[in-house]
Amino acid sequence: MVSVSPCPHGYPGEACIVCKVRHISVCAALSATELSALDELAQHVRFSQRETIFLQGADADWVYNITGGVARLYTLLPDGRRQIVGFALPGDFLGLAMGKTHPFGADAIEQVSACRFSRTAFSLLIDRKPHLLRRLHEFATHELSLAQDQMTLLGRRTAEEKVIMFLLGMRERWTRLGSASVTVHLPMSRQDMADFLGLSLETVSRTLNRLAREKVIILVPDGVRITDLERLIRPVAA
Amino acid sequence: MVSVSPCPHGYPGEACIVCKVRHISVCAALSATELSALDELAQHVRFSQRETIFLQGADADWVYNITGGVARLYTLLPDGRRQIVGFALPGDFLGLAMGKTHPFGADAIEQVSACRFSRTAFSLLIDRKPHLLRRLHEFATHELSLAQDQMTLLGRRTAEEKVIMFLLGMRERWTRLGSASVTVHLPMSRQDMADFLGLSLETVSRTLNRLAREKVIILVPDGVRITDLERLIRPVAA
DNA sequence: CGTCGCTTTGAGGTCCTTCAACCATGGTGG
DNA sequence: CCACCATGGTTGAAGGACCTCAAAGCGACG
Repeated sequence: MVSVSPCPHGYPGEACIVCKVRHISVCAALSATELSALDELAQHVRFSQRETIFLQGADADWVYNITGGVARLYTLLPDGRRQIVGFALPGDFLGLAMGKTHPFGADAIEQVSACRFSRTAFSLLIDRKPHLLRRLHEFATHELSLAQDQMTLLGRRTAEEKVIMFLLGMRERWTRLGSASVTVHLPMSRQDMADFLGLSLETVSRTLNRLAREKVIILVPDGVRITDLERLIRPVAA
Repeated sequence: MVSVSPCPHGYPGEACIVCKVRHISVCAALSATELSALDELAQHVRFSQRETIFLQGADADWVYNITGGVARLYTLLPDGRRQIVGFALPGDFLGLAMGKTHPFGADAIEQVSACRFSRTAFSLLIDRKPHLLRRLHEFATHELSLAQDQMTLLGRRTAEEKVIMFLLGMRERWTRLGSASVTVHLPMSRQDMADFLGLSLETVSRTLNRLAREKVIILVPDGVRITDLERLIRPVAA
């Protein structure tokens, strides 16, 4: 069950100030005084593993700032086919479109912490803070650019290229979050990767194991270690 | 060669007012007085068939408002594989990200008319007009939503579903532009459709001809006539 | 220690691609 | 005027990359 607390850190009115993802999230657009105003609107919530954050098509009562954990964002076809349109990491914002309903569903892969705001209240805040809107727009165009890259991957890359680019993409995202390491944290299942890459889970598994057999990576629980970055990059090199 | 004229309609300072796509483009956010200010910044340009509008990775000196014709937006892989990330129709805006370089290339399929603005000047205008930024943001999130739909199509749809959804999608876009008709205008080549749908041109051709043989559509020059909308929708129905 | 969820691995099949030839159209110049 | 060629579209045959179906392996957990 989702747990809600208005003041997660125990410092009333200062939660945003001490937030670990503040400078990489949309909130970075705000000054210290604006932040404490934002605190008034914020609710800190947690979702346990596999819990639904919101369903595709549901009313978008809240918008979310992910502060911890990884969520999957996906669309479902009526016959059950699924496309994961993205993985949300700490710092990511859910609800960029500020629309009445969610165009995709989201659920927690690991335990997820998030800061949530009433959509209507946040929308009003945006109208008063153009620099926040500009920041939101930057996030949206960044997402659009990623989506277009993913379209190229889905439409024109081979299975091996897809898997490799996924590994490199996740590596880069974790690196930018400061948790640089040779081990790439991958909390999602093979099925999740497959639904992100437009493959079957068996093809993902086979490809990862082939790369491991060729000593380019090592499979570890919840991730991979990249042992030969050169050879990993080669098949997808610019 | 691209032809430039500051005043395409012959009414100095009023080009925007009489613009046919004004109320559907980003400009709809502006008042009449703001529009005449925009005229100062605007240059009307034309691109002939097959002409490049800008290259992937090139400096984004200009942003564009498409006023007529159809352009293809695409990314290229080093080995020549191409993914068309979208078709730009009248009313569409190119340069939403306002970034220093274009993340994708664009060229004219038919003769294209466009209104262009210096990126830096337009960026400054945005800073002074929050409602224009909001409009830009709406365009960006709409594009993002389309891109995510396209990811689902590319990753999880069959060839037949891809082609049908393409036809229905183009039909809807033309309808929204007011040129409703049973004939869907498709100025792009089979290769363009294939690179948009993640298929080979032969598969696109075969699928279209099978639909024609089954009397669901009729192939006409530069488009199709939909003769049995019910049966066309059935395979992709929600 | 048995069960459950996820992953791995194998065998066989299929949807789509590739390669290739042919066809339609339209512009060009002898 | 029409052979000629260029461009884009259609159609066929064969092959392959990936999928589906199936079974077995492997922790984790009660």
